Amino acid sequence: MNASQTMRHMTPASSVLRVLIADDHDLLRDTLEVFLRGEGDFETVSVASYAEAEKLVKAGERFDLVLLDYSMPGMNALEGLTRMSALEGAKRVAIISGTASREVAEKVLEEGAAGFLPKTLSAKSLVNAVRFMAMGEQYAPLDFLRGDDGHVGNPLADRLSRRELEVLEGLTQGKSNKEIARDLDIREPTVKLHVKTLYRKIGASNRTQAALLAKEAGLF
Amino acid sequence: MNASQTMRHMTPASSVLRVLIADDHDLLRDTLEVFLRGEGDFETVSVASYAEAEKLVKAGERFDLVLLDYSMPGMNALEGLTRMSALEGAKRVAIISGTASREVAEKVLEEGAAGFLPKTLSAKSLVNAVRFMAMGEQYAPLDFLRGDDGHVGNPLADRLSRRELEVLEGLTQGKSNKEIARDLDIREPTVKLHVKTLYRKIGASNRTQAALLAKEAGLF
DNA sequence: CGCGTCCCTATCCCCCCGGATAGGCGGCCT
DNA sequence: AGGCCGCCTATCCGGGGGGATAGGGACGCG
Repeated sequence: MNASQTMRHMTPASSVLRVLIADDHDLLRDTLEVFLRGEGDFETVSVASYAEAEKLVKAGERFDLVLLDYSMPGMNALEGLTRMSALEGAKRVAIISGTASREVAEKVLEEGAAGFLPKTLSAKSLVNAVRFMAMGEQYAPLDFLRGDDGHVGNPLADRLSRRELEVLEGLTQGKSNKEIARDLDIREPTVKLHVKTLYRKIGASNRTQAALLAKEAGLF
Repeated sequence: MNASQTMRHMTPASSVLRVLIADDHDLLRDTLEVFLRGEGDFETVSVASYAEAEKLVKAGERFDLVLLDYSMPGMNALEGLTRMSALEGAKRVAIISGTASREVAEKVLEEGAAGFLPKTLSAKSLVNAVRFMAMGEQYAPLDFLRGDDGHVGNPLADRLSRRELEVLEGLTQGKSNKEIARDLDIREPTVKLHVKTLYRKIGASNRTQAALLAKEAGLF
């Protein structure tokens, strides 16, 4: 079991693509290794946490592509992406996630990452994307970036106006009405109005419920 | 692509185990089918949403085991489990999840489900668990059920007393202090005390932040 | 044009929340 | 025994949150 996590699968050294897979889902790691190995020109190393990944890269290992799970131990959302990107041995870094929303995907690409991979991809698409990124391109599934947040149109976001969404984002960050007002440069009473109306629209009875509902819907 | 989602993999009809896989992660479905097919005595059908799964079962298909993803379209947390369990063709139903916590796993088992599978399982363990459940046993990874919520000891939960944890759970459900007091059968001032102290312990400055921190830590 | 919709601002009022402080009770350890 | 700690209860107070209501400005549409 431990052997499978550190085994290296070699191929003729001419144009081998070295990929580091960091994900706490053993199943996903097993799968990616099996499929990439089957391609013939990939060499893979896999670990189960961000700390292990950083340790390997800092120890001098070099990879053509590093895949980081968005919600793995030590990853801390996008902080891991930023830190890993700053390292020498990790030329290109991509994020893989089973839950993240369109907003997260966009931030990932803005950070200059090699790509964003939702786990809704098929094995075949995923292998293609990995090859694409290892070659130096930037990848993200198009249907994920425009409109439907992975699921069929977000049931919550559709009902809310632009302002209400901005206010809701503040709620999901645990901010007070006053803080939200300052951030959006509007008066506090206005914020309170938006808060109240969005409660009715999404079926929340206080700000904590609103924040949790937004998070569960995959927003922000 | 569509073919792979509905293909049935046959084996000698003597003791074939029919498994329905419902998960919106194409990658996971591909993997499970590949590994189960490799076993030789499994017949699999896979779909990408709860609605499709229910449709198949209602249409008269019969399965020895139904695997439902906890966070797939139409699943609505554990509502899908309850509804699916009530159907004729689904003798045994199990939940598979990449994010759910120990609490969720326990609820799943209490509902009388065939088992709970975190996606942190290796492919090999997962195949064994599926076989185990299809044979009629109830399965859940032991280390997931006692203490460490999948990760190594919860950094937040460790610092909190039993009471504070119970109060925190109330916060993650968007309840008011008064509601929490009623549920725990203690006075409201006591709840306020616990709330205040747990803020200091986990670094929150209001109840919304506390709820979000708890959720992010994988509690409840 | 009139109409509707969205966004902004404002005022009242009451309740809840967050912070401080001060006890009382029981169990555990030395 | 005394001391410590977790748990419970209580009171005070200021600020914030949640509900209702009212009105004005900007925009698109028929």
